[in-house]
Amino acid sequence: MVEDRKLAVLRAIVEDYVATEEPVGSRALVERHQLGVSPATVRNDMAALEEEGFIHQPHTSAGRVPTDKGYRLFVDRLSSVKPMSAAEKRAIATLLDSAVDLDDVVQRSVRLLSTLTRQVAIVQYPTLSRSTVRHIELVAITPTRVMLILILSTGRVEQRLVEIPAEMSDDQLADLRIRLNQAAAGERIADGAAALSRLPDAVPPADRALTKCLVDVLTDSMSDHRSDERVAVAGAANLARFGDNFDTAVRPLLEALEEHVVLLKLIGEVAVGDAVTVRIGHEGPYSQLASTSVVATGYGPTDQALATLGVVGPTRMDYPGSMAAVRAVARYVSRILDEGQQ
Amino acid sequence: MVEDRKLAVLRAIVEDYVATEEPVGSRALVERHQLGVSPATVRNDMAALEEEGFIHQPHTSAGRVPTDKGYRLFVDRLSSVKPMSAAEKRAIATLLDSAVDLDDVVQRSVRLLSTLTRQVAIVQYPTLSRSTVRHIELVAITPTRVMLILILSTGRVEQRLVEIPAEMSDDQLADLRIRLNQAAAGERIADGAAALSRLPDAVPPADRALTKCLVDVLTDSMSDHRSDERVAVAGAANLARFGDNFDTAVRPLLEALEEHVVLLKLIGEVAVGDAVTVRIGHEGPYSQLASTSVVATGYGPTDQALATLGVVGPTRMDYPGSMAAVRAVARYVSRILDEGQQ
DNA sequence: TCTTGGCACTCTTCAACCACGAGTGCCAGA
DNA sequence: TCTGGCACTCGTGGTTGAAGAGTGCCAAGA
Repeated sequence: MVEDRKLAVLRAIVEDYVATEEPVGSRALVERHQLGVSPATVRNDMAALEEEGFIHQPHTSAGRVPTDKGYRLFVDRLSSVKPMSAAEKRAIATLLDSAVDLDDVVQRSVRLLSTLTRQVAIVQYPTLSRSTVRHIELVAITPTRVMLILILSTGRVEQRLVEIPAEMSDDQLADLRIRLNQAAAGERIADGAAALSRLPDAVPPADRALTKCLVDVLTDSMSDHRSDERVAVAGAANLARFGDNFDTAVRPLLEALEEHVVLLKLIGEVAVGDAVTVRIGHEGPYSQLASTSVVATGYGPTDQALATLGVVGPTRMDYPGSMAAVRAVARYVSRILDEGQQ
Repeated sequence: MVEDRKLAVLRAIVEDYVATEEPVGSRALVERHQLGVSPATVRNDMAALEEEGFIHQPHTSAGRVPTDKGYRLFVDRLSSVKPMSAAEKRAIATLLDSAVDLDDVVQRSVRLLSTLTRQVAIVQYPTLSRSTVRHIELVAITPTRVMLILILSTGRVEQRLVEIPAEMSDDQLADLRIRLNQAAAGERIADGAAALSRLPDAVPPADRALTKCLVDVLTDSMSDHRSDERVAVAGAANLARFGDNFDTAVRPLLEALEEHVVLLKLIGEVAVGDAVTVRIGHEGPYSQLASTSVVATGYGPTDQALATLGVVGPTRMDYPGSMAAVRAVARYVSRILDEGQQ
């Protein structure tokens, strides 16, 4: 009974604080929520909640503000993921379905996510590691210059311009193209790279130098983690709504947004599987981001989370709404990747 | 004489204000610069400069602040582009030379520019319009799915996955590849697209539907202005140094950074040729960006400016330094594009 | 004619102060 | 266990006054 009401009070505090950005007092609380008790009773509950560390008082004569621990309880036990409206679902579907390629999917997703949640959205490009090699293409640009194109199962395309030591005939090129594809096509990135690196030994000695030159670049671009580290970011303008504490909250986040590696760690360690997960305030390792929360999830074709996406915002954020948006976008993107993989 | 000193005073005001961010008074001015006259004299000059609209007084008992007109005079007549140090030049060269592809060049440039100037940097991806078609590649992914790859002279690669209405043999594919390249390779984008659109009439009727399907996607991706509108942005964290007036200066700029189309107009209309140009404050069409300046230039292979790059910052910025950095980066990127085009 | 020192004046900034009100904690009574 | 009442705390907002920065102007000097 009493326990239940205390939780109801906590939920009401979180909801009101998220909506108003102001410490919420006992009177305002009973006025806005049907708690069925008097402010004095609520005050007693508040005192208990404060004792337990779920809420906190900025100063004696102010209302209460949820602590990180309070938000944690709220997301874990007091809220459910808000279902998206049919209109929103349709909007997501039509916007993402009209993407022309993988980059476009990622770009659209990140913009979509930021407008849906009105937060900063982050989408990691699908990683190479689990994807397979679909095709390797060689195009002679000049007799001593070859464009290498690596097409992956996720739809990702890597290109490199290679300077080769000697001229190469079209026949040589075609022959090499076949060899490369026989070795690597269909393989996972890592296996493909291994197979390719054995290739120079299997070609006629005359072609060996050339082959080696191209294979080196290929394996390099396959093992290159640069592309693992790519992320798209959108909605930085929403930081403007952070309101106060520019220095303590906005600046560190703006700096983090520039450092894609940091961002990746940030959303990567939050989202482990394909469930939407939340990291609140100081729960993360970055002390400078103590007043921000992360809502993230893995996404990818069925049963393999290729990458993560999510939003970053003030601890005072609409968790149910953000979680719903993140989940919905992740599902749609996963479905698109699924289709592309058939 | 007197005119000269007045200009010296203006220059001193601009320099001090840029350095300190505070209205500069007559005493501080004579202390920090060797003007050889007394504060009273400087005051007279200031009064004249204010009369002419070059400086302005926030309130009676404050120092002077340059107006946009004052900055304009400063960049046009009172400053020269600071030469880059040898170390900086080396840093630019080594960083950009180690880029692996066009995207990488752009990414590196924009980061470099933002760290050099400590401003928000913007680099437009080279536009398609002036570039020529280098090669068109077709790759069968499944019997009814073809990956179309369009390689341009700038090193840009566009890819599209196409669903075709009927199965296609390898021979058909090879044949079509040759036809496509005969029609478009070496042509400018626009001419190539025109030639391609005539192609379906020239193939055997049996192949016509298929050809049309692929040609449509190709011409679409060639005329698609999406890729013209791509820009890379970096250094948003530098906005933190804007200091005061978050709402009037930082927020509109943050919003503009999200709208790539706006950004492109912003730097596009500043930079007309390959000279570094400056737009100061309200000189531009965006009233919301009245307190920001843009330093931009065109870049590209010799004699053809393909795209623009530049920095955006507060009107109170280090113009000589920014102009030097913009010019230096533009030159290096142009050189790299030049080499890639041989 | 230009420059300079002096002086009165204006206006912002900062700190101190005070009244107000929001919100609390606690207690006695239902 | 809940509730109304009451004293208490403390931040907020407005006012006031002193300090300081900077100016404009004027008369005298070069």
